[in-house]
Amino acid sequence: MYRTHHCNALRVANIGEQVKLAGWVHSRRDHGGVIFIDLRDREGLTQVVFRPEENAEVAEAAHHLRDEDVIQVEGRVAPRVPGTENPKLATGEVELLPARLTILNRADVLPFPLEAENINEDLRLAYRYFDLRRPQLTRNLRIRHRVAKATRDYLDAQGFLEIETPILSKSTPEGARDFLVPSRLAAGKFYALPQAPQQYKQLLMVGGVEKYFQIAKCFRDEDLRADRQPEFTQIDIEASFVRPEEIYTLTEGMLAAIFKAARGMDIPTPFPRLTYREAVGTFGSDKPDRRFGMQLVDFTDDFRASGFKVFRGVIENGGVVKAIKAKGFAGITIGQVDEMTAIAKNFGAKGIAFIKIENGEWKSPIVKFFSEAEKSALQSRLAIEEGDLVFFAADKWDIACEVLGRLRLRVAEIQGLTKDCEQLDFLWVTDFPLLQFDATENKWNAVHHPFTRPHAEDLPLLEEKRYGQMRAEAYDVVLNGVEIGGGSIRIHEPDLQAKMFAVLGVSENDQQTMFGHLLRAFRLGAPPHGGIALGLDRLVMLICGEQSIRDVMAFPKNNRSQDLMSQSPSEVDPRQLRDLGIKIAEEKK
RNA sequence: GGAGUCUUAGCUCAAUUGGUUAGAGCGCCGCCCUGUCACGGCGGAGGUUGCGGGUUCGAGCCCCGUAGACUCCGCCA
Repeated sequence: MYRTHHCNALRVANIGEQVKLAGWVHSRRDHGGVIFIDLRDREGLTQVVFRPEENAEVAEAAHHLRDEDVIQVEGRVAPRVPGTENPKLATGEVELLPARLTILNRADVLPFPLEAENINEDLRLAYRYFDLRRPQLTRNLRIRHRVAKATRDYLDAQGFLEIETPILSKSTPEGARDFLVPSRLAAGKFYALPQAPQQYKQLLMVGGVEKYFQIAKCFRDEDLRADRQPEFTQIDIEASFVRPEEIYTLTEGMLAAIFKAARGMDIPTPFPRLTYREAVGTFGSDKPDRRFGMQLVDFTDDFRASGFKVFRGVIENGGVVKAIKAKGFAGITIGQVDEMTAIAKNFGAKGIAFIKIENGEWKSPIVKFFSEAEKSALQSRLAIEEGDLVFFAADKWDIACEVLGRLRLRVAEIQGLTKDCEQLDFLWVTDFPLLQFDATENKWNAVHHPFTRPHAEDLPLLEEKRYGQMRAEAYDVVLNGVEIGGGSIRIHEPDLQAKMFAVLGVSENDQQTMFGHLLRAFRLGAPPHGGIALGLDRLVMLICGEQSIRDVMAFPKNNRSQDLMSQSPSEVDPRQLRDLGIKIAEEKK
């Protein structure tokens, strides 16, 4: 037996006991005579004291210990010398006086200090197995485990079955780019890794499973972000004979169980709800961060007959005039104005208008065009005060909203409005648009996915080809401005599904080739069904207070989808390629 | 595909306007040190300033190119 206790176990009550500990040399303080070692395992630290007068041989060996050596010590638990107790350690009142020291393994010079912050991430990723020893990452993995366990326990109690679906599956044209896996037995053909178990879980509903869940790995071959990895994990849920209300209640209960288990917190349920129109119109985002105000206020009616031609012209062309008030932001720097203008242009606006309120005066090149009525509308509805700054966007509704929504987030970031904010703001965003027109592809795309059910009352719009006005029975759950999950009620009728495919530009022939199994399944008695998928990585990231999902994954990949530790992806043996019937094309020069 | 920021010792960073031999802390090596917990003291090693080119009497610093990292846009049903 390597150890009788872990390194966070010994207390005053253990004084006098003979114990064995094993772990890593966390730090050493060598006084020439007496030597102190903090011994670490995943549970904590225990001070080990080597004294030459007690055991000269062991003390001599201890002189040669280095950080991160793996050792085993056996000896007596003793009280610390009065006055030298360490209140920072749970084990700080006692220490171990070893009679034996066994070096289980030596550590080389370390690639980076475990204690330090701000280590280059590529270095950390290259030595991930080492980086994982940092208490913060150990804690994150532990929280992740608790989240997964709470999820399983909760869904099990609700009667859901955990069912695995294939990783080798079929490529489909919709959605993200697939990772492809070549087939050896069917040379020239490919499997695809699942972007989500979407079709399988719907087919499980056709199979009469009724309540399914899976903590599922998903794969998407797209460019990465701090909160996106090529492979990630979803809490995937589907149920039959459900309405959105039942999905909301289930999800709220699950998140409550998760936060209770992982953080010991009670979160208030049910969550507030906003429609997509309300969320975008008020916060400029379909995943609004409501922990601070700065809401979008609509002044379209106030400027409909304005003497300011820019605003009036936009409104006459069906656009809107909206504004946000950035409290106390009149001291904006030239550089910040440039940045705000760049944001506005990046999201489709021609520019940005703003008013600074300084020394009781409204400072802006456009304010001279405003009537007294217009000024008073602004004054009262924005509650403008000295030192404030007002941003305007005059454009089509969606552009005006998005521009102000982005400025709102940037201003909040600059002003540190959510820094050290402990608040957890959950909400549902409902009634998403079903379809969105893509001008570059010149076709309609599904906002959620092609299996999403249109609102029953919007079905006539399908026949009228007024696709842009159709609402979906789709919903997202948002926490602090981050989309942590989304789902929908699905189409279960073959005819409606075929119609949707047609609108999305999937030909009759392609429908049969790519989705024939689904359409056939729907002809054999498919129950009404729907579900939701939550991004486990993002959820754990928020629970852990991390800025990147890489910090809550054991072995994440970098921005270019490479594993810097194992150096994957890598070239393969030509024989492997020959077996697969694959030739690498000459690189284009 | 695009934009921005960054790249100097093992790690984190500094280096005035382009100017002497590129520094500091931590780590590493050696010596000393018997109650520390960020132990302390003395000494030492460690650098092609990412790479390539250019401007200049002179480049870590300016210019061009290139590679890489991160953040964002596009993309992510």
